[in-house]
Amino acid sequence: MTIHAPKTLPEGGKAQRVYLSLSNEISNGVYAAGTMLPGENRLAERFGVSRITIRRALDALAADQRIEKKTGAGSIVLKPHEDGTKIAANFATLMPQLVEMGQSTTARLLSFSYGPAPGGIATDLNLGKGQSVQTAIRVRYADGKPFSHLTTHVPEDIARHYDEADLATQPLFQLFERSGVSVQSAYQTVSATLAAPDVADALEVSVGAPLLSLRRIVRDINGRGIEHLSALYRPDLFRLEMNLSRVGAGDARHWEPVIGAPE
Amino acid sequence: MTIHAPKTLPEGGKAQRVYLSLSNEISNGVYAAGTMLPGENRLAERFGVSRITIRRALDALAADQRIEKKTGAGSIVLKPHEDGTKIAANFATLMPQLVEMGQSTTARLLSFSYGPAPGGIATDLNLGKGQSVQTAIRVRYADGKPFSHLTTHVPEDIARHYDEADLATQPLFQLFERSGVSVQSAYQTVSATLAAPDVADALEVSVGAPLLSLRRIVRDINGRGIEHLSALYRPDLFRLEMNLSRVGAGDARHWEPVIGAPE
DNA sequence: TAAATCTGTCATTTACATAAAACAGGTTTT
DNA sequence: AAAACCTGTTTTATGTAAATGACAGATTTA
Repeated sequence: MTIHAPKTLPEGGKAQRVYLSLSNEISNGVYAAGTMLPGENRLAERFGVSRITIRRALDALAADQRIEKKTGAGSIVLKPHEDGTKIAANFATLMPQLVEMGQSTTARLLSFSYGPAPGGIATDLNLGKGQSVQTAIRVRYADGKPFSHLTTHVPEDIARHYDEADLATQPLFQLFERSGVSVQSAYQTVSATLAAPDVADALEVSVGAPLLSLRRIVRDINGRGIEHLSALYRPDLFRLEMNLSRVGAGDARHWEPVIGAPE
Repeated sequence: MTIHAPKTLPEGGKAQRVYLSLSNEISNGVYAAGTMLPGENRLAERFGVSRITIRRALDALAADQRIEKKTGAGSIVLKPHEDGTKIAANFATLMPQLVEMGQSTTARLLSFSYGPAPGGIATDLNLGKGQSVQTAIRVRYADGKPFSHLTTHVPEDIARHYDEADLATQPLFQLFERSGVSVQSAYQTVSATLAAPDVADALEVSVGAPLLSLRRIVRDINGRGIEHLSALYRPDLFRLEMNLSRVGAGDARHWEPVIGAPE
Protein backbone atom coordinates (compact mmCIF):
# COMPACT_ATOMS: atom_id res chain seq x y z
CA MET A 1 0.00 0.00 0.00
CA THR A 2 1.59 3.22 -1.10
CA ILE A 3 0.15 6.11 0.76
CA HIS A 4 2.25 8.53 -1.09
CA ALA A 5 0.38 9.70 -4.16
CA PRO A 6 2.19 9.45 -7.47
CA LYS A 7 3.52 12.73 -8.76
CA THR A 8 1.42 12.34 -11.86
CA LEU A 9 -1.60 13.43 -9.86
CA PRO A 10 -2.18 17.10 -9.22
CA GLU A 11 -1.15 17.61 -5.67
CA GLY A 12 -4.27 17.93 -3.63
CA GLY A 13 -6.76 17.97 -6.49
CA LYS A 14 -9.98 16.07 -6.87
CA ALA A 15 -8.28 13.29 -8.74
CA GLN A 16 -5.97 12.72 -5.83
CA ARG A 17 -8.83 12.68 -3.42
CA VAL A 18 -10.59 10.05 -5.45
CA TYR A 19 -7.32 8.17 -5.62
CA LEU A 20 -6.92 8.27 -1.87
CA SER A 21 -10.47 7.17 -1.28
CA LEU A 22 -10.31 4.26 -3.65
CA SER A 23 -6.88 3.33 -2.35
CA ASN A 24 -8.30 3.24 1.11
CA GLU A 25 -11.32 1.22 0.15
CA ILE A 26 -9.15 -1.33 -1.57
CA SER A 27 -6.90 -1.57 1.47
CA ASN A 28 -9.89 -1.97 3.70
CA GLY A 29 -11.31 -4.63 1.48
CA VAL A 30 -14.36 -2.75 0.31
CA TYR A 31 -13.17 -3.83 -3.10
CA ALA A 32 -11.48 -7.17 -2.62
CA ALA A 33 -8.59 -8.45 -4.71
CA GLY A 34 -9.81 -10.25 -7.79
CA THR A 35 -13.08 -8.39 -8.06
CA MET A 36 -13.96 -5.69 -10.54
CA LEU A 37 -14.27 -2.03 -9.67
CA PRO A 38 -17.45 -0.25 -10.69
CA GLY A 39 -17.28 1.31 -14.16
CA GLU A 40 -15.82 4.72 -14.70
CA ASN A 41 -19.19 6.30 -15.27
CA ARG A 42 -20.56 4.78 -12.16
CA LEU A 43 -17.61 5.96 -10.10
CA ALA A 44 -17.87 9.41 -11.63
CA GLU A 45 -21.41 9.64 -10.47
CA ARG A 46 -20.63 8.27 -7.03
CA PHE A 47 -17.84 10.75 -6.37
CA GLY A 48 -19.62 13.61 -8.05
CA VAL A 49 -16.79 14.30 -10.47
CA SER A 50 -16.27 13.94 -14.19
CA ARG A 51 -15.19 10.75 -15.82
CA ILE A 52 -11.81 12.22 -16.68
CA THR A 53 -11.08 12.76 -13.04
CA ILE A 54 -11.99 9.20 -12.19
CA ARG A 55 -9.79 8.13 -15.03
CA ARG A 56 -6.78 9.89 -13.66
CA ALA A 57 -7.30 8.32 -10.27
CA LEU A 58 -7.57 4.89 -11.85
CA ASP A 59 -4.43 5.46 -13.88
CA ALA A 60 -2.58 6.31 -10.70
CA LEU A 61 -3.88 3.16 -9.03
CA ALA A 62 -2.79 1.15 -12.04
CA ALA A 63 0.67 2.74 -11.90
CA ASP A 64 0.83 1.64 -8.28
CA GLN A 65 -0.02 -1.91 -9.30
CA ARG A 66 -3.11 -1.81 -7.19
CA ILE A 67 -5.51 -2.42 -10.05
CA GLU A 68 -5.21 -3.60 -13.63
CA LYS A 69 -7.14 -1.85 -16.34
CA LYS A 70 -8.70 -4.09 -18.95
CA THR A 71 -9.75 -2.27 -22.07
CA GLY A 72 -13.41 -2.65 -22.75
CA ALA A 73 -14.04 -4.61 -19.61
CA GLY A 74 -13.14 -2.68 -16.48
CA SER A 75 -10.58 -2.54 -13.73
CA ILE A 76 -9.69 -5.54 -11.66
CA VAL A 77 -8.33 -5.20 -8.14
CA LEU A 78 -4.90 -6.78 -7.76
CA LYS A 79 -3.44 -8.55 -4.81
CA PRO A 80 -1.38 -6.07 -2.78
CA HIS A 81 2.32 -6.16 -3.52
CA GLU A 82 4.17 -7.40 -0.51
CA ASP A 83 6.39 -4.52 0.57
CA GLY A 84 9.44 -6.48 1.57
CA THR A 85 11.28 -3.27 2.04
CA LYS A 86 9.23 -1.99 4.86
CA ILE A 87 11.24 -1.29 7.95
CA ALA A 88 9.53 -2.09 11.19
CA ALA A 89 10.70 -0.96 14.56
CA ASN A 90 9.38 -2.42 17.74
CA PHE A 91 8.05 0.47 19.70
CA ALA A 92 8.65 -1.09 23.07
CA THR A 93 12.30 -1.83 22.48
CA LEU A 94 12.97 0.81 19.92
CA MET A 95 16.48 1.75 20.73
CA PRO A 96 18.22 -1.59 20.70
CA GLN A 97 16.63 -2.17 17.36
CA LEU A 98 17.95 1.07 16.05
CA VAL A 99 21.39 -0.13 16.97
CA GLU A 100 20.91 -3.11 14.76
CA MET A 101 19.46 -0.96 12.09
CA GLY A 102 22.51 1.20 12.27
CA GLN A 103 24.45 -1.58 10.69
CA SER A 104 22.29 -2.00 7.63
CA THR A 105 21.36 1.59 7.07
CA THR A 106 23.25 4.69 6.12
CA ALA A 107 23.05 8.07 7.76
CA ARG A 108 23.76 11.47 6.31
CA LEU A 109 24.45 14.47 8.46
CA LEU A 110 22.55 17.50 7.15
CA SER A 111 23.34 20.01 9.80
CA PHE A 112 25.47 20.24 12.90
CA SER A 113 25.86 23.11 15.30
CA TYR A 114 26.12 24.28 18.88
CA GLY A 115 23.96 27.03 20.27
CA PRO A 116 21.30 27.99 22.79
CA ALA A 117 18.40 25.55 23.02
CA PRO A 118 15.12 26.69 21.50
CA GLY A 119 12.42 27.37 24.10
CA GLY A 120 10.39 24.18 23.90
CA ILE A 121 13.42 21.95 23.84
CA ALA A 122 15.03 23.62 26.83
CA THR A 123 11.87 23.07 28.83
CA ASP A 124 11.63 19.42 27.83
CA LEU A 125 15.20 18.77 28.86
CA ASN A 126 15.00 20.80 32.07
CA LEU A 127 17.75 23.07 30.90
CA GLY A 128 18.41 26.60 32.02
CA LYS A 129 17.37 29.19 29.47
CA GLY A 130 19.98 29.80 26.83
CA GLN A 131 22.05 26.80 27.83
CA SER A 132 24.00 25.49 24.90
CA VAL A 133 23.04 22.31 23.08
CA GLN A 134 24.32 20.44 20.11
CA THR A 135 21.78 20.31 17.33
CA ALA A 136 22.15 17.72 14.63
CA ILE A 137 19.90 16.88 11.74
CA ARG A 138 20.38 13.52 10.12
CA VAL A 139 18.66 11.46 7.49
CA ARG A 140 18.76 7.69 7.54
CA TYR A 141 18.67 5.62 4.40
CA ALA A 142 17.85 2.00 3.77
CA ASP A 143 18.52 0.68 0.30
CA GLY A 144 19.34 4.16 -0.83
CA LYS A 145 15.92 5.37 0.19
CA PRO A 146 15.60 7.98 2.90
CA PHE A 147 13.15 6.78 5.51
CA SER A 148 13.75 8.99 8.51
CA HIS A 149 14.63 12.56 9.34
CA LEU A 150 16.10 13.01 12.79
CA THR A 151 16.65 16.19 14.72
CA THR A 152 18.50 15.75 17.98
CA HIS A 153 19.35 18.16 20.74
CA VAL A 154 21.97 17.19 23.29
CA PRO A 155 23.41 19.36 26.08
CA GLU A 156 26.82 20.53 24.99
CA ASP A 157 28.87 19.00 27.77
CA ILE A 158 27.55 15.58 26.94
CA ALA A 159 27.75 16.08 23.21
CA ARG A 160 31.42 16.90 23.41
CA HIS A 161 32.16 13.23 23.96
CA TYR A 162 31.76 12.52 20.26
CA ASP A 163 32.15 14.37 16.99
CA GLU A 164 30.52 14.81 13.62
CA ALA A 165 32.11 11.78 12.12
CA ASP A 166 30.67 9.60 14.88
CA LEU A 167 27.24 10.98 14.20
CA ALA A 168 27.30 10.07 10.56
CA THR A 169 28.23 6.49 11.27
CA GLN A 170 26.75 5.52 14.61
CA PRO A 171 23.36 5.89 16.21
CA LEU A 172 23.37 8.57 18.83
CA PHE A 173 22.28 6.18 21.49
CA GLN A 174 25.32 3.99 21.04
CA LEU A 175 27.55 7.00 21.51
CA PHE A 176 26.04 7.68 24.90
CA GLU A 177 26.74 4.26 26.26
CA ARG A 178 30.28 4.51 25.03
CA SER A 179 30.71 7.87 26.73
CA GLY A 180 29.73 6.45 30.07
CA VAL A 181 26.52 8.42 30.36
CA SER A 182 24.09 6.52 32.54
CA VAL A 183 20.93 6.48 30.52
CA GLN A 184 17.95 5.84 32.71
CA SER A 185 14.54 6.61 31.30
CA ALA A 186 12.81 7.76 28.17
CA TYR A 187 9.51 9.29 27.31
CA GLN A 188 8.11 8.90 23.82
CA THR A 189 5.24 10.49 21.98
CA VAL A 190 3.92 9.51 18.60
CA SER A 191 1.89 11.63 16.27
CA ALA A 192 1.47 12.56 12.63
CA THR A 193 2.46 15.59 10.57
CA LEU A 194 2.80 16.86 7.06
CA ALA A 195 6.11 17.16 5.32
CA ALA A 196 7.38 20.73 5.30
CA PRO A 197 9.51 21.70 2.30
CA ASP A 198 12.89 21.07 3.88
CA VAL A 199 11.89 17.71 5.27
CA ALA A 200 10.07 16.78 2.08
CA ASP A 201 13.25 17.47 0.20
CA ALA A 202 15.41 15.38 2.50
CA LEU A 203 12.99 12.45 2.56
CA GLU A 204 12.27 12.63 -1.15
CA VAL A 205 8.53 12.95 -0.75
CA SER A 206 6.27 15.71 -1.90
CA VAL A 207 5.47 18.65 0.32
CA GLY A 208 2.38 17.83 2.30
CA ALA A 209 2.99 14.10 2.37
CA PRO A 210 1.99 12.47 5.65
CA LEU A 211 4.77 11.60 8.07
CA LEU A 212 4.89 9.65 11.27
CA SER A 213 6.33 11.83 13.98
CA LEU A 214 8.08 10.56 17.06
CA ARG A 215 9.38 12.68 19.88
CA ARG A 216 11.62 11.27 22.55
CA ILE A 217 13.17 12.64 25.67
CA VAL A 218 15.91 10.60 27.27
CA ARG A 219 17.05 11.24 30.83
CA ASP A 220 19.95 10.09 32.93
CA ILE A 221 19.77 8.61 36.40
CA ASN A 222 19.37 12.04 37.95
CA GLY A 223 16.46 12.95 35.74
CA ARG A 224 18.53 15.31 33.72
CA GLY A 225 17.66 15.58 30.04
CA ILE A 226 20.29 13.94 27.88
CA GLU A 227 18.73 13.83 24.48
CA HIS A 228 15.76 15.33 22.73
CA LEU A 229 14.84 13.55 19.54
CA SER A 230 12.32 14.67 17.00
CA ALA A 231 12.00 12.04 14.33
CA LEU A 232 9.95 12.02 11.15
CA TYR A 233 9.36 8.78 9.29
CA ARG A 234 8.00 7.97 5.87
CA PRO A 235 4.96 5.81 6.54
CA ASP A 236 5.45 3.89 3.32
CA LEU A 237 8.90 2.72 4.39
CA PHE A 238 8.72 2.61 8.13
CA ARG A 239 6.28 1.65 10.81
CA LEU A 240 6.21 1.19 14.53
CA GLU A 241 4.85 -2.05 15.82
CA MET A 242 4.30 -3.70 19.14
CA ASN A 243 3.05 -6.95 20.58
CA LEU A 244 0.94 -7.02 23.67
CA SER A 245 -0.02 -9.89 25.87
CA ARG A 246 -2.88 -10.19 28.31
CA VAL A 247 -1.53 -11.25 31.68
CA GLY A 248 -2.64 -11.56 35.29
CA ALA A 249 -6.01 -12.73 36.53
CA GLY A 250 -9.29 -11.26 37.66
CA ASP A 251 -9.23 -7.59 38.34
CA ALA A 252 -5.47 -7.51 37.95
CA ARG A 253 -5.69 -8.79 34.41
CA HIS A 254 -4.07 -6.28 32.11
CA TRP A 255 -1.98 -5.78 29.00
CA GLU A 256 1.77 -5.94 28.93
CA PRO A 257 4.10 -5.36 26.04
CA VAL A 258 5.97 -8.42 24.86
CA ILE A 259 9.62 -7.56 25.06
CA GLY A 260 11.94 -9.69 23.04
CA ALA A 261 9.64 -11.08 20.44
CA PRO A 262 8.95 -9.59 17.06
CA GLU A 263 5.89 -10.57 15.03
CA MET B 1 -5.53 24.83 17.59
CA THR B 2 -7.62 23.91 14.62
CA ILE B 3 -6.27 21.83 11.82
CA HIS B 4 -9.49 22.33 10.01
CA ALA B 5 -8.85 24.89 7.32
CA PRO B 6 -11.21 27.80 6.94
CA LYS B 7 -13.48 27.52 3.97
CA THR B 8 -11.79 30.48 2.45
CA LEU B 9 -8.88 28.29 1.46
CA PRO B 10 -9.23 26.18 -1.66
CA GLU B 11 -9.50 22.59 -0.59
CA GLY B 12 -6.21 20.91 -1.28
CA GLY B 13 -4.51 23.86 -2.93
CA LYS B 14 -1.04 25.16 -2.31
CA ALA B 15 -2.26 27.81 0.06
CA GLN B 16 -3.83 25.16 2.22
CA ARG B 17 -0.70 23.10 2.29
CA VAL B 18 1.31 26.08 3.37
CA TYR B 19 -1.31 26.76 5.99
CA LEU B 20 -1.13 23.21 7.28
CA SER B 21 2.66 23.20 7.31
CA LEU B 22 2.93 26.45 9.20
CA SER B 23 0.18 25.40 11.53
CA ASN B 24 2.14 22.30 12.29
CA GLU B 25 5.41 24.07 12.79
CA ILE B 26 3.83 26.47 15.20
CA SER B 27 2.35 23.56 17.14
CA ASN B 28 5.73 21.89 17.25
CA GLY B 29 7.50 24.95 18.51
CA VAL B 30 9.55 25.59 15.40
CA TYR B 31 8.10 29.05 15.67
CA ALA B 32 7.58 29.70 19.33
CA ALA B 33 4.81 31.87 20.73
CA GLY B 34 5.84 35.48 20.98
CA THR B 35 8.36 35.32 18.15
CA MET B 36 7.94 36.71 14.67
CA LEU B 37 7.35 34.61 11.62
CA PRO B 38 9.70 35.14 8.67
CA GLY B 39 8.46 37.79 6.25
CA GLU B 40 6.05 36.95 3.50
CA ASN B 41 8.71 37.14 0.85
CA ARG B 42 10.99 34.88 2.80
CA LEU B 43 8.23 32.36 3.35
CA ALA B 44 7.29 32.54 -0.32
CA GLU B 45 10.80 31.64 -1.22
CA ARG B 46 11.05 28.90 1.35
CA PHE B 47 7.86 27.21 0.22
CA GLY B 48 8.50 27.86 -3.41
CA VAL B 49 5.22 29.64 -3.97
CA SER B 50 4.19 33.19 -4.67
CA ARG B 51 3.68 35.77 -2.02
CA ILE B 52 -0.06 35.81 -2.61
CA THR B 53 -0.26 32.16 -1.71
CA ILE B 54 1.67 32.74 1.49
CA ARG B 55 -0.62 35.61 2.19
CA ARG B 56 -3.71 33.48 1.99
CA ALA B 57 -2.20 30.95 4.35
CA LEU B 58 -1.28 33.66 6.83
CA ASP B 59 -4.76 35.13 6.65
CA ALA B 60 -6.16 31.75 7.51
CA LEU B 61 -3.79 31.41 10.45
CA ALA B 62 -4.78 34.84 11.64
CA ALA B 63 -8.45 33.92 11.37
CA ASP B 64 -7.66 30.94 13.56
CA GLN B 65 -6.06 33.18 16.17
CA ARG B 66 -2.76 31.43 15.77
CA ILE B 67 -0.86 34.48 14.63
CA GLU B 68 -1.45 38.19 14.64
CA LYS B 69 -0.63 40.23 11.59
CA LYS B 70 0.98 43.58 12.25
CA THR B 71 0.88 45.86 9.28
CA GLY B 72 4.32 46.93 8.24
CA ALA B 73 6.04 44.75 10.80
CA GLY B 74 5.24 41.08 10.33
CA SER B 75 3.29 38.27 11.92
CA ILE B 76 3.67 37.40 15.54
CA VAL B 77 2.99 33.90 16.81
CA LEU B 78 0.27 33.86 19.45
CA LYS B 79 0.10 31.65 22.45
CA PRO B 80 -2.00 28.64 21.55
CA HIS B 81 -5.50 28.72 22.96
CA GLU B 82 -5.07 26.17 25.63
CA ASP B 83 -6.94 23.14 24.49
CA GLY B 84 -6.41 21.36 27.74
CA THR B 85 -8.40 18.66 26.07
CA LYS B 86 -5.54 16.89 24.40
CA ILE B 87 -6.08 13.22 24.91
CA ALA B 88 -3.08 11.05 25.53
CA ALA B 89 -3.18 7.30 25.44
CA ASN B 90 -0.42 5.16 26.82
CA PHE B 91 0.65 2.99 23.97
CA ALA B 92 1.78 0.13 26.15
CA THR B 93 -1.43 -0.16 28.08
CA LEU B 94 -3.74 1.27 25.49
CA MET B 95 -6.82 -0.75 26.06
CA PRO B 96 -7.39 -0.27 29.75
CA GLN B 97 -7.06 3.40 29.13
CA LEU B 98 -9.65 3.24 26.43
CA VAL B 99 -12.01 1.79 28.96
CA GLU B 100 -11.56 4.83 31.12
CA MET B 101 -11.91 7.06 28.15
CA GLY B 102 -15.20 5.47 27.33
CA GLN B 103 -16.65 7.19 30.35
CA SER B 104 -15.70 10.71 29.38
CA THR B 105 -16.13 10.48 25.67
CA THR B 106 -19.04 9.96 23.33
CA ALA B 107 -19.21 7.63 20.41
CA ARG B 108 -21.31 7.83 17.31
CA LEU B 109 -22.00 4.83 15.13
CA LEU B 110 -21.63 5.72 11.47
CA SER B 111 -22.09 2.35 9.90
CA PHE B 112 -22.93 -1.13 11.02
CA SER B 113 -23.27 -4.27 8.98
CA TYR B 114 -22.59 -7.98 8.69
CA GLY B 115 -21.01 -9.50 5.64
CA PRO B 116 -18.08 -11.47 4.27
CA ALA B 117 -14.73 -10.27 5.53
CA PRO B 118 -12.74 -8.27 3.00
CA GLY B 119 -9.61 -10.08 1.84
CA GLY B 120 -6.92 -8.39 3.86
CA ILE B 121 -8.94 -8.44 7.01
CA ALA B 122 -9.77 -12.10 6.67
CA THR B 123 -6.09 -12.91 6.33
CA ASP B 124 -5.13 -10.82 9.34
CA LEU B 125 -7.74 -12.55 11.46
CA ASN B 126 -7.01 -16.05 10.13
CA LEU B 127 -10.54 -16.43 8.89
CA GLY B 128 -11.78 -18.67 6.17
CA LYS B 129 -12.52 -16.84 2.96
CA GLY B 130 -15.94 -15.28 2.88
CA GLN B 131 -16.53 -15.87 6.56
CA SER B 132 -18.92 -13.31 7.93
CA VAL B 133 -17.78 -10.44 10.10
CA GLN B 134 -19.41 -7.50 11.72
CA THR B 135 -18.11 -4.22 10.40
CA ALA B 136 -18.66 -1.09 12.42
CA ILE B 137 -17.46 2.42 11.88
CA ARG B 138 -17.52 4.69 14.85
CA VAL B 139 -16.36 8.18 15.69
CA ARG B 140 -15.38 9.13 19.19
CA TYR B 141 -15.86 12.61 20.55
CA ALA B 142 -14.36 14.41 23.50
CA ASP B 143 -15.91 17.72 24.40
CA GLY B 144 -17.98 17.58 21.28
CA LYS B 145 -14.88 17.32 19.12
CA PRO B 146 -14.33 14.20 17.06
CA PHE B 147 -10.84 12.84 17.71
CA SER B 148 -10.91 9.31 16.38
CA HIS B 149 -12.40 7.34 13.53
CA LEU B 150 -12.60 3.62 14.22
CA THR B 151 -13.31 0.80 11.82
CA THR B 152 -13.65 -2.57 13.48
CA HIS B 153 -14.13 -6.04 12.09
CA VAL B 154 -15.25 -8.82 14.38
CA PRO B 155 -16.16 -12.41 13.45
CA GLU B 156 -19.92 -12.69 13.45
CA ASP B 157 -20.29 -15.36 16.09
CA ILE B 158 -18.41 -13.23 18.59
CA ALA B 159 -20.06 -10.03 17.52
CA ARG B 160 -23.49 -11.46 18.16
CA HIS B 161 -22.90 -11.12 21.88
CA TYR B 162 -23.64 -7.41 21.71
CA ASP B 163 -25.71 -5.06 19.59
CA GLU B 164 -25.60 -1.66 17.99
CA ALA B 165 -26.68 0.14 21.11
CA ASP B 166 -23.78 -1.35 23.04
CA LEU B 167 -21.37 -0.19 20.38
CA ALA B 168 -22.50 3.37 20.60
CA THR B 169 -22.02 3.50 24.32
CA GLN B 170 -19.22 1.14 25.25
CA PRO B 171 -15.72 0.50 23.99
CA LEU B 172 -15.56 -2.66 22.00
CA PHE B 173 -12.95 -4.11 24.25
CA GLN B 174 -15.19 -3.92 27.27
CA LEU B 175 -17.85 -5.83 25.42
CA PHE B 176 -15.49 -8.72 24.83
CA GLU B 177 -14.64 -9.18 28.46
CA ARG B 178 -18.32 -9.13 29.30
CA SER B 179 -19.04 -11.77 26.67
CA GLY B 180 -16.53 -14.14 28.20
CA VAL B 181 -14.15 -14.09 25.26
CA SER B 182 -10.65 -14.90 26.46
CA VAL B 183 -8.56 -12.17 24.97
CA GLN B 184 -4.94 -13.21 24.78
CA SER B 185 -2.65 -11.15 22.61
CA ALA B 186 -2.61 -8.10 20.42
CA TYR B 187 -0.43 -6.80 17.65
CA GLN B 188 -0.35 -3.09 16.93
CA THR B 189 1.07 -1.02 14.14
CA VAL B 190 1.30 2.72 14.00
CA SER B 191 1.65 4.85 10.94
CA ALA B 192 0.45 8.09 9.36
CA THR B 193 -1.99 8.93 6.55
CA LEU B 194 -3.88 11.74 4.96
CA ALA B 195 -7.55 12.27 5.61
CA ALA B 196 -9.69 10.95 2.76
CA PRO B 197 -12.97 12.80 2.14
CA ASP B 198 -15.19 10.51 4.16
CA VAL B 199 -12.89 10.45 7.16
CA ALA B 200 -12.17 14.15 6.88
CA ASP B 201 -15.85 14.77 7.03
CA ALA B 202 -16.36 12.60 10.09
CA LEU B 203 -13.39 14.04 11.95
CA GLU B 204 -14.12 17.62 10.94
CA VAL B 205 -10.75 18.22 9.43
CA SER B 206 -9.93 19.23 5.91
CA VAL B 207 -9.20 16.67 3.27
CA GLY B 208 -5.48 16.01 3.24
CA ALA B 209 -4.98 16.74 6.92
CA PRO B 210 -2.47 14.40 8.58
CA LEU B 211 -3.84 11.61 10.72
CA LEU B 212 -2.24 9.14 13.07
CA SER B 213 -3.16 5.65 11.99
CA LEU B 214 -3.26 2.66 14.29
CA ARG B 215 -4.00 -0.87 13.27
CA ARG B 216 -4.60 -3.56 15.84
CA ILE B 217 -5.26 -7.25 15.68
CA VAL B 218 -6.52 -8.93 18.83
CA ARG B 219 -6.42 -12.69 19.25
CA ASP B 220 -7.90 -15.10 21.72
CA ILE B 221 -6.07 -17.85 23.56
CA ASN B 222 -6.17 -20.11 20.50
CA GLY B 223 -4.63 -17.53 18.23
CA ARG B 224 -7.92 -16.89 16.55
CA GLY B 225 -8.52 -13.34 15.40
CA ILE B 226 -11.16 -11.63 17.50
CA GLU B 227 -10.95 -8.05 16.45
CA HIS B 228 -9.40 -6.07 13.68
CA LEU B 229 -9.22 -2.37 14.41
CA SER B 230 -8.23 0.36 12.04
CA ALA B 231 -8.15 3.65 13.88
CA LEU B 232 -7.44 7.16 12.67
CA TYR B 233 -6.69 9.92 15.15
CA ARG B 234 -6.49 13.65 14.88
CA PRO B 235 -2.93 14.51 15.92
CA ASP B 236 -4.02 17.84 17.36
CA LEU B 237 -6.37 16.16 19.82
CA PHE B 238 -4.80 12.80 20.43
CA ARG B 239 -1.37 11.33 20.89
CA LEU B 240 0.17 8.05 21.86
CA GLU B 241 2.79 8.13 24.56
CA MET B 242 4.97 5.71 26.43
CA ASN B 243 7.54 5.64 29.15
CA LEU B 244 10.59 3.43 28.94
CA SER B 245 13.07 2.48 31.55
CA ARG B 246 16.60 1.17 31.17
CA VAL B 247 16.97 -2.06 33.13
CA GLY B 248 19.37 -4.93 33.53
CA ALA B 249 23.15 -4.75 33.56
CA GLY B 250 26.04 -5.19 31.19
CA ASP B 251 25.18 -6.85 27.93
CA ALA B 252 21.69 -7.60 29.17
CA ARG B 253 20.96 -3.95 29.76
CA HIS B 254 17.94 -2.99 27.70
CA TRP B 255 14.79 -0.91 27.54
CA GLU B 256 11.51 -1.91 29.03
CA PRO B 257 8.20 -0.12 28.91
CA VAL B 258 7.01 1.24 32.22
CA ILE B 259 3.62 -0.26 32.81
CA GLY B 260 1.40 1.48 35.26
CA ALA B 261 2.84 4.95 35.30
CA PRO B 262 1.68 7.78 33.16
CA GLU B 263 3.84 10.85 32.58
C1' DT C 1 15.74 61.63 9.36
C1' DA C 2 16.79 58.44 5.93
C1' DA C 3 17.05 53.75 4.63
C1' DA C 4 15.50 49.24 4.88
C1' DT C 5 11.93 46.11 5.56
C1' DC C 6 7.63 44.80 6.00
C1' DT C 7 2.46 44.42 4.99
C1' DG C 8 -1.74 45.89 2.23
C1' DT C 9 -3.64 46.03 -2.30
C1' DC C 10 -4.50 45.96 -7.10
C1' DA C 11 -4.33 44.70 -12.06
C1' DT C 12 -2.86 41.54 -15.36
C1' DT C 13 -1.51 37.22 -17.02
C1' DT C 14 -0.56 32.39 -16.94
C1' DA C 15 -1.28 27.72 -15.96
C1' DC C 16 -3.99 23.97 -15.34
C1' DA C 17 -7.37 20.93 -13.37
C1' DT C 18 -11.91 19.85 -14.41
C1' DA C 19 -16.09 19.47 -17.14
C1' DA C 20 -18.86 18.13 -21.10
C1' DA C 21 -19.79 15.63 -25.12
C1' DA C 22 -19.05 12.66 -28.71
C1' DC C 23 -17.06 8.64 -31.04
C1' DA C 24 -14.15 4.54 -31.85
C1' DG C 25 -13.19 0.11 -30.59
C1' DG C 26 -12.73 -3.52 -27.28
C1' DT C 27 -15.52 -7.20 -24.15
C1' DT C 28 -19.30 -9.45 -22.25
C1' DT C 29 -23.95 -10.99 -22.33
C1' DT C 30 -27.97 -12.85 -24.28
C1' DA D 1 -24.95 -11.79 -34.12
C1' DA D 2 -26.80 -8.06 -31.84
C1' DA D 3 -27.20 -5.40 -27.79
C1' DA D 4 -25.29 -3.58 -23.78
C1' DC D 5 -21.48 -2.05 -21.45
C1' DC D 6 -17.05 -0.94 -20.99
C1' DT D 7 -12.52 1.60 -21.81
C1' DG D 8 -9.52 4.64 -24.87
C1' DT D 9 -9.19 9.07 -26.97
C1' DT D 10 -10.01 13.63 -28.59
C1' DT D 11 -11.88 18.31 -28.71
C1' DT D 12 -13.69 22.40 -26.75
C1' DA D 13 -14.87 25.17 -22.97
C1' DT D 14 -14.49 27.03 -18.33
C1' DG D 15 -13.48 28.29 -13.77
C1' DT D 16 -10.00 29.55 -10.81
C1' DA D 17 -5.77 29.02 -8.20
C1' DA D 18 -1.45 30.86 -8.66
C1' DA D 19 2.29 33.82 -10.49
C1' DT D 20 4.06 38.36 -11.57
C1' DG D 21 5.05 42.96 -10.89
C1' DA D 22 4.31 47.27 -9.14
C1' DC D 23 3.21 50.74 -5.70
C1' DA D 24 1.44 52.80 -1.39
C1' DG D 25 1.66 53.02 3.46
C1' DA D 26 3.24 51.35 8.01
C1' DT D 27 7.12 50.09 10.95
C1' DT D 28 11.55 49.33 12.42
C1' DT D 29 16.54 50.13 12.22
C1' DA D 30 20.65 52.75 11.61
